[in-house]
Amino acid sequence: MKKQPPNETGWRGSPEVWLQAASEILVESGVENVKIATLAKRLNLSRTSFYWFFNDREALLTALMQSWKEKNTGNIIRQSEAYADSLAEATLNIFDCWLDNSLFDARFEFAIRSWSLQSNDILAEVHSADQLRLDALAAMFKRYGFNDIEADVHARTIYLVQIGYISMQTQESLEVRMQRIPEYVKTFTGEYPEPHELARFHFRHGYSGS
Amino acid sequence: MKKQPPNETGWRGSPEVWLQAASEILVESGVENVKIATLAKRLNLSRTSFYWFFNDREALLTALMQSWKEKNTGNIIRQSEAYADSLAEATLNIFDCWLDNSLFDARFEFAIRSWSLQSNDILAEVHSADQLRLDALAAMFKRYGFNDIEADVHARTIYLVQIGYISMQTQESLEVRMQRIPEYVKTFTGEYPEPHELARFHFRHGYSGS
DNA sequence: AAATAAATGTACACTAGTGTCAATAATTGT
DNA sequence: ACAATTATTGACACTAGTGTACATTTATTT
Repeated sequence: MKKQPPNETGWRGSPEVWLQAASEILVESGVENVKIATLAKRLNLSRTSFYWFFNDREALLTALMQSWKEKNTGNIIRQSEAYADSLAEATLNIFDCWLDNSLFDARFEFAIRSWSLQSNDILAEVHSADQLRLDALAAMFKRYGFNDIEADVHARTIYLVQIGYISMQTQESLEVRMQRIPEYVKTFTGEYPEPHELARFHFRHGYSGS
Repeated sequence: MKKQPPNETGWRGSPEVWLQAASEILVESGVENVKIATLAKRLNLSRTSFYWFFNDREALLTALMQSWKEKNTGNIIRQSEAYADSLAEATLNIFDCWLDNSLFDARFEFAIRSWSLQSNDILAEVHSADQLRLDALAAMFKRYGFNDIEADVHARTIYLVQIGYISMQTQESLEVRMQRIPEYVKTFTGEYPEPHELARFHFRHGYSGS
C-alpha cells in the first residue's frame, strides 16, 4: 500500500507507482491483465491520469521489460563469479539465486517467459539473457577443469533445472527445498558438499533444520 | 490447408477443424490470441458459424485443454516404463520424448504453461500432470537401486531440464542436440551410454552424424 | 426432386478496453 | 500571494472483440 520512497511530494501518482503496480499484476496474472483500468483501481487513481506519466500502455510494458533486464541476469553472473574453495561451493553460490528472492525473482522470470510467446521483441530479450547466463555458468565449470562439452552440459543442467522449476510454479517450503540441495550438488558436480559448506549455505538462508 | 480426415462430407466446418486451428494459434502466440475472428479467417469460414459447433469461446478452450491432457502426459509415463537393459538405456527412452514430436509436443506444453499464469483451473491441471510425470520418473530410478531422495532428485533433474529447455524456446538442429546427449546421460545417471545403446538411439531418430 | 438437417452469413446489440481533451486542483518557486 | 508547474479528473470518441437472431444456402436422405 505504501509508496516506495516515503512520499516526498504530496502527489499520489508517479511513474514508479504505476510501474510497481504493473509489475505486481504481471507476476500475478500475465501481461494481458496489465490493464490501465485495473492498475488505476489498485492505486485509487483515475485511469486517465496514467497518461500523464506514460505515453501509452506500450511505454509501460517497455519499462517493465527494462526493469527485468536490469535485475535478474546481473545477479546470476555475479554469483557465478563469487569466491569459492570448491566446485560444490561454487554451485551453492548459484543456488543462492534460487532461494533468495532479492537475487532472482522467479515469478517475474516466469511472467516474462510467458509473455515471450506473444511478442518477438520479448522473445529476443529472453534469448539474449539465456545466452549470457549459460555462458557465465559454463565459464564457472571450466574454471574447475571441465572441457567444453562437459561445461556446456553442466551449465545447462544447473540452469535448466531452475528454469524448469520456475515453470512448474510450485510453492514449497524452504525445508522441503533444502532437503534436496546436497543431492542436487552431487548430481550437478559429482561430489556432495562438505558439511561446513552446507552449514554456511544453511546459515545464509536462515535455515536451521535437520 | 487440408482437413485431417480427407473430407468425408462436403461440409467445410467441424469441431475438429476449429479445434485444430485453435491449437495452432495457441502454440504460435498464446491463448489470448485464440480469437474466433482470427480462426475464422484462417479457415476461410464465417466467424459466426463457429457457434454451430461450440457454445462459446470457453467451450473451445476447454476442448483445447482436454486435448493436451490426453497427449503429453501419457507418453512420458509409457516411456518411463519401456524395456531397458541399463539405466543409461532407460534414460535414452525418456529422451525419445524430447526428440520425437509425436510423443511429446514441446510447444503445446509451453503454451499451456504460459496459460496457467492466467487461470487457476489450468494451473491445477498442470500441477497434476507434473506430479504424475515426476512420480513415473522417480519410480524408474528406484528400479535401478536409487533410494527415495536420490530418485526424487534425479527424476526432477531429468524432467526439469526438459521443461526448462522448452521454456527457452530454442530452435536447434537435431545434430546440435544429439551432441549433448551422452554427456546428459552421464550427468543424469553417472554413466555414459554404451556405443550400441547410443547407436540404437541415433537410429530411431534418423540421425547418422559423427 | 422434395424434405430435412447441417452449415453459413449479415446485421445488430453489447462489453471492455484504449487514448484524447479541456477543465480543474494541488504543489512549488519567487 | 500569485503565477507557473505538475498532477488529476470525467466526458467523449474509437476499436476490437463476443455472442444472438434470423434469413439463406448447401448437402444428405428418402
